[in-house]
Amino acid sequence: MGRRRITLADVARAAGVAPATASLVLSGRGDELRISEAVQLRVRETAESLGYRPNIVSQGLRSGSSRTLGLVSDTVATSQLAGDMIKGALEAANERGFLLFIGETEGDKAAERRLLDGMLDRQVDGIILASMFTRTRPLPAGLDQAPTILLNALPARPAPLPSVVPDELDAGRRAAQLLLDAGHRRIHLMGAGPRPGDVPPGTVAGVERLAGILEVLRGAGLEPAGALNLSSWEPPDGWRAGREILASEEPAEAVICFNDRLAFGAYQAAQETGRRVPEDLAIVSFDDHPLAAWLRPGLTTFAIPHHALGRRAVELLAEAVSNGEQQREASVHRIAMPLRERGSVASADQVQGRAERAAQ
Amino acid sequence: MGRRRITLADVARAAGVAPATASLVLSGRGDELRISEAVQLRVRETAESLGYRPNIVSQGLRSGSSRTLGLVSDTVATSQLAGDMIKGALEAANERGFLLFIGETEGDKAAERRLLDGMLDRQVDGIILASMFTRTRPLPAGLDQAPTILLNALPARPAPLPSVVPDELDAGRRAAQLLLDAGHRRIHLMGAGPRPGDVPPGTVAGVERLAGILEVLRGAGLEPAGALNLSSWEPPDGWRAGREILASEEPAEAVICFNDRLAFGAYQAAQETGRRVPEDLAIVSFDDHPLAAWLRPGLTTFAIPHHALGRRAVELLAEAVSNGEQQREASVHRIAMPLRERGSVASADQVQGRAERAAQ
DNA sequence: TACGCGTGCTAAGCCGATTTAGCACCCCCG
DNA sequence: CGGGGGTGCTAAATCGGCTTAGCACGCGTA
Repeated sequence: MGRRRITLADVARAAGVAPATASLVLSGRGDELRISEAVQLRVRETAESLGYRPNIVSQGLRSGSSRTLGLVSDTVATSQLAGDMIKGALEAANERGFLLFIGETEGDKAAERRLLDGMLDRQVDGIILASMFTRTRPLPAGLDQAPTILLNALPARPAPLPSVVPDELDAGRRAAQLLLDAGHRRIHLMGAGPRPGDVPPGTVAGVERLAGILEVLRGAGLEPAGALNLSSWEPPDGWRAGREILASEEPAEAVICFNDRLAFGAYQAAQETGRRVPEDLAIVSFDDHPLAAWLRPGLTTFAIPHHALGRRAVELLAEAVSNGEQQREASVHRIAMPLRERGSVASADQVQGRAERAAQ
Repeated sequence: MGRRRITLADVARAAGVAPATASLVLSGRGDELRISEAVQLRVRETAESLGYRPNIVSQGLRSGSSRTLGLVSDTVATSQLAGDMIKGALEAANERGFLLFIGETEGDKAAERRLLDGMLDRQVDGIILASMFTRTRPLPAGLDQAPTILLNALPARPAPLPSVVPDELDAGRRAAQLLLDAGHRRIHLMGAGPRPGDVPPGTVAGVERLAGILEVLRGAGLEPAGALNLSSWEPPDGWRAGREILASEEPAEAVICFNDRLAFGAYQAAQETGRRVPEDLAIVSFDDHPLAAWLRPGLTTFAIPHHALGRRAVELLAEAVSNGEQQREASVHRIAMPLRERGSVASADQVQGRAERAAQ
């Protein structure tokens, strides 16, 4: 619409120089190629007054770079949980002068193919394959056309691609340590365990959370006081499991729930059996689901760092692009999961006090 | 990375023809320009076997079109409420072979300028200016470079741009009609009114909802039984207003809340004063906020059609782009707000029954 | 006078596709 | 044998910017 864009040729003509000269001046190579100060000034002023902006498409045709990245997600952009991931990615891209194509596959292979082709046809400088939930995923073909990074996902089979994922192993360690520090020795697991690899199929997070937990418990000379490897991690599952571990002869006093929805069910079970959180039952969990802040008391949980994940993926990818890296490596970048301390774990003092009261 | 892309020249060379020939064949103009069937077949097979895909950037340089749209939102992409808007836009874009640049401004003018320039520099075919909440917004400069459409927003001052917004006027009408149909004659308004324009400043939706409501009430020979023009539409405001209208000599029996958060407060007020919804107090509202489905009984409300809004904006923009429209008009496209009938309004039968019981 | 050299700028090719004018060839007819 | 006309394809320009080889000019020196 409206007026034609001002091109470099327009600027050159108006300034009375050759297009090549204008290009050199405006790309900062004026001194290097001995363009006089007077001409440089004239070109710059002309460009300014005409409102010249270089056509990136054209630059890209020649240089092979488009200052553009493509983000292909399964369903990330639309879901609240991971919307922050997109936001982090957008921010980081913007800071580096990249623009982001975004596409959603809804898990459909053909849609993924179409999006990927569309992005590659538009000469994106890099591709981000994002997932809503941390998972392993197969890699589509054609990724040799542009640097690629996996966001919240790991390659299903070894591939020379970097990945950015939450540091679930570390979160598992810290969850266990948190309960140990609060004075608990008998720690139940809800969702996975008791042995490494005892997790529902297909979950990446579960494996690592469990590994971290077991590492710390064993380091303290402990085993889980109990563990339920549940195939589904929804509130009703948590409720059932909660009833179970609270009804036994030695009712649970501390539990690590493998996600917040399980914890939500555990809260209900505690409430129904007259237990108070955290006095009678300490709960720590993972995800920082929106509901975690709404529970009474607030749920202490390790958050999935969506924003940081998105940001980091773009940072790494942009760097690879800028360095013109041809060779990628299968590195895994783990992003710390921040602890949201709310009220579902009491401090050691409180636990101590309770033990004393119980002893009276 | 990896292998260089196959170009048209590669195909031409492999097929033993000139690039021009290959181009004609592959763009379907082979017959028109009398390329023999044999050559056409050869070119097509060669392209196929080499996996040739045209470089859209290059096509764009020549044709001026990039098959790309830019969506600039204030904070839409990241927020759950309006994530569906993005999703609808992505879907519609994909169906039409467009890819979407997405950017968020966080309400910052400079960021908006940067994003817009970045998109225009990349030769987007069209621009979508999206807003999280329906509002009027000033227009940045430079929109004459590409067809533009406003999504969930209206231009602050008259401009030759189409807009896509929810049909709040119609929803207002239907909300009033819904209560009339249920047998109510004394209808309270919570949030705006009683006279046209009695709304908190800066709200677009309020004006139209109110106009629609008043139109229907007056058509039935009625005025609102009461109306509170509230400057804030949060749950506490709804709670206070609810206490007020339920405490009067003739307590309210039906209320139209100007949004779901107000309605949420009204529920609380009803509960505390021993009123049942919908038997003692019928409530209808707007937005279909996630909490609307969680209330007991479920809140009957008119949903903001985010998905349809996003889809429609892209449809209109893509059409304008395809038709090469130079001239835009200041049309406003109103998208119907679907009624989510839950349980907060009783049918006329039930209301009738209640009246009879009361008369006994 | 002729040559070398530094200075300041430009011509021209390139990226990958599209498009148009027109070339080369053959056939047919007078 | 020459000209008209159709057929089948291609050369070359174009989009907008980048890049490199090299031109023109003036000055100093032998």
